[in-house]
Amino acid sequence: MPLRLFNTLSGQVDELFAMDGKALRMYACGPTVYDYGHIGNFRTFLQIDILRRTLALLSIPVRHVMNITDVDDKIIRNAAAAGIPIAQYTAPFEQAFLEDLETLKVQRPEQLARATEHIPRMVELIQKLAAAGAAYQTEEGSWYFRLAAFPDYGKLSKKDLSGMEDGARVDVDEYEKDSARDFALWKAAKPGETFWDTAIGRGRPGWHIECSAMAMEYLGESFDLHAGGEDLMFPHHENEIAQSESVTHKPFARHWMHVRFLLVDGRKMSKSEGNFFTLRDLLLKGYKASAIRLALISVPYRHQLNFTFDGLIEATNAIERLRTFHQRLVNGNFAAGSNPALQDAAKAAQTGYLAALSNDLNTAEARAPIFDLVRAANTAIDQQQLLVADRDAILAVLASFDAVFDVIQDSDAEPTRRALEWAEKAGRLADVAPELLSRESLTGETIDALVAERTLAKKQRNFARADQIRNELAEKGIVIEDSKDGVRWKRK
RNA sequence: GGCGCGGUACCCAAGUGGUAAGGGAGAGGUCUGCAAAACCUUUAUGCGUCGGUUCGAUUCCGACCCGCGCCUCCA
Repeated sequence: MPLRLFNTLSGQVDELFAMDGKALRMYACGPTVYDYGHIGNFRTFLQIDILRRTLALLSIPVRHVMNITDVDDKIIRNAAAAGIPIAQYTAPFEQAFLEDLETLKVQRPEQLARATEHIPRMVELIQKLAAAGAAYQTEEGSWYFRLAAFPDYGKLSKKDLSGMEDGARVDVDEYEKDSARDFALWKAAKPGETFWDTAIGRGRPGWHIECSAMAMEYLGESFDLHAGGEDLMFPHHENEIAQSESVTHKPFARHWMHVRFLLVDGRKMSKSEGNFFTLRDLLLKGYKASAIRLALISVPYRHQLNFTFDGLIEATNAIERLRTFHQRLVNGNFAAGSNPALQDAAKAAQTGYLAALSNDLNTAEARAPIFDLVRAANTAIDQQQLLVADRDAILAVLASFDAVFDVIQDSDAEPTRRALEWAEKAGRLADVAPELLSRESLTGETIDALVAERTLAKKQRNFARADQIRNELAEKGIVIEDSKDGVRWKRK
């Protein structure tokens, strides 16, 4: 089944395919590692992960490159303030970022590319631009892209800049430029700043040139898909196109995907608004990694997602239902045979699920048939009409659901444990929710012992004691469920 | 001001020219020692407002109201 994906460049939903018939070559703009990643960052990376996984599910091989911006003005400023080299400053944040991806089960791209490891490629590109007359150097040594040299500028973001007057807007850069809209390719080092000594002078790369150089390095002059957050569309991606196509005279990327920003409580997330959350903030508040993942992927990427704590709780509960159902299938005893009605239900779910994902990654629509199947199967189990072959068919559907959503397999304990460890080291223990601490304070063995004691009490019909134990555990976030197949407990 | 997106039940949210998926939450019921889980029933004659096109619009067109984003290297 082909994947249809909205293409910012064409302004419509186009089929996404590998133009050379081999692996689909995609480049996704990664983080600037100057701080811990926030949930807005992760919504973007998560949605790109949905794309990756959907492609895999559709048997479309992918070669995915993501940059790590480990040099920029903020990094230089912060490292200088801390009195350490920039690499020493960025390393922990890069590590934290990769760890956070793991927490959210975002698959690693085939290739990570650090800006600082590709300076020669950027210099080369700037030289080519200069040779083509599209770049110029100012007196203090910075290099700029000459916007006038690229008439197509604005084709991605559909902006018509021709009417814009030079100087109409005061630019943040202090360097003098030919035209206000010209953007930096290379920034000359100011006294005391980190710099690279290169053929085009001493300085550091501009942000945009990094992506052009690295994308071309790993994917070629022309590749299939370029993705990133909506804010990158202009000017970042527009600039990438200008730089790249001015040199190659080929389309840089054919397909462009932009993930919309999330809102928090209806407002754009920002530190000054007080609605700013890193992934780690949420883990310390006691929310599970899987719930955060589901909350951030359930609204399709082209829509604004309003992030709320209610939404997180909703996601938690939805996952719980799926996991309970999954366990029921795995642990239950079913008679041999196959029930045609359920076989059909499983097929319908699979078809509906794939169709929704293939249709511009409609994750919201994709969930529905899965839950339809859950209800049908639960009903059948209650009526003892679910047979072994049905169980297998349904498990297969759940597996393909999890191949993209990845929330049923429970691995929430590890990220939470890691976050608590980090909080201790980082002096953030004060931010840990008390409920989380009490929930984590009980070991599995302790709980097992209490559960066993309760089961015994029940056998002796000492219900007062049994309920007492259940209540005590409940207060600490441990839920006990009796079932035909025995007692099970879980951390809420 | 320019560009763009959205307003669907208590909340989140999909969707189509023919009369509204799914999730969460709530209520009642079945089951249970009691719970939990699961299942059943239930919660929009209604899809921002007002017009228009149409046999028929939530879905197309227009106007208006409201919210949001981008236009400052913030994903």
